[in-house]
Amino acid sequence: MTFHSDHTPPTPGQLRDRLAKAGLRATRQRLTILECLLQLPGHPTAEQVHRQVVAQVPNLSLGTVYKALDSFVEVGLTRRVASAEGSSRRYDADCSAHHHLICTDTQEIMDFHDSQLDTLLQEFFAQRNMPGFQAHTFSLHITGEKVAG
Amino acid sequence: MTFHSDHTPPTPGQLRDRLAKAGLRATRQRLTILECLLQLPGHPTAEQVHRQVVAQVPNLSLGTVYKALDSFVEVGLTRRVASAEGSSRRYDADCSAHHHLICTDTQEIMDFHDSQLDTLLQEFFAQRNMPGFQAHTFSLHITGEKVAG
DNA sequence: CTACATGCAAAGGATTTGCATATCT
DNA sequence: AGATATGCAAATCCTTTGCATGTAG
Repeated sequence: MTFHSDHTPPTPGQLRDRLAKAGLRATRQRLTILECLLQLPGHPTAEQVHRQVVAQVPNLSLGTVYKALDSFVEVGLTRRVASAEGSSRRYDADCSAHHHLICTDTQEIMDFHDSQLDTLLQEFFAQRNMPGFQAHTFSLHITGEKVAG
Repeated sequence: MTFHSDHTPPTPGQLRDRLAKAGLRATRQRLTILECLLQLPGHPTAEQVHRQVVAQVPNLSLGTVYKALDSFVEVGLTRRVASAEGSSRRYDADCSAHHHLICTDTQEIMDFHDSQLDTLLQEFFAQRNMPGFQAHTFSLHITGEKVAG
């Protein structure tokens, strides 16, 4: 069980590769945007990514961040994440199946990986007969509060 | 296990009661908005609720729908629903804990009630030690396709 | 060289806000 | 009567679009 994806910072070359494999041109802007998205905790909005990004490339525009994130989503490098609160879209660089911890106090959304839980769900739905629906992926939204510990 | 909430249409008096119990004034507008929200399938946007509502109260303004939905959410009569796609907020009159079936073909989001699944999750998290987080509600997002059957 | 990405500014859509008026309790 | 909700319009926020210019492949 882990609360976050691993944050081994990818080298510039690895970032370039990920874009190339996805069929996207590796521009300075996209490299920076992808890098920031990977290192930002939680599920940042375009605005939050932009704030991080301008530290490295000062006149990178917010419009470009929107366009880049859209292309990332289109090729499957990034996901749009469901969020009930707040009115901005949120993005997640982690495309592997995972669950979410949603803190009602801080509005934070944290990734949550738990293979035991995955197995439990797979087994449950293998037996559960759901006429009219063929399930294949599960994502659990766990609402609660962060506590000391 | 049920795919939808029951849609027994509440009487005007029941609607009034629900608002009163929630500590909200029962105005004609709110009664209509709540009624429409309950009878609309899926998870409508404020705009969709408004379209339904003006059929009954022609000059009820969209602003009022927003304000009413906000009050409903504040007192727990209604939920804001997480959605990754689209840029409008969606609302759900069903505040009982429930799960969602997301069809990748039609983009539909259907409510899904399953008390066995609820129990399974409660039991799992009662045993699972999650340092730093106090979980209380679970909502499973089940992605898949509608099939004949 | 050529297709595609960027930056900027303007447009568009969704939501919120302010305030005078109307309504519920 | 007094507190609160409504309607309308303006303001604000978030996101998309158009187009001239720059750059990767």
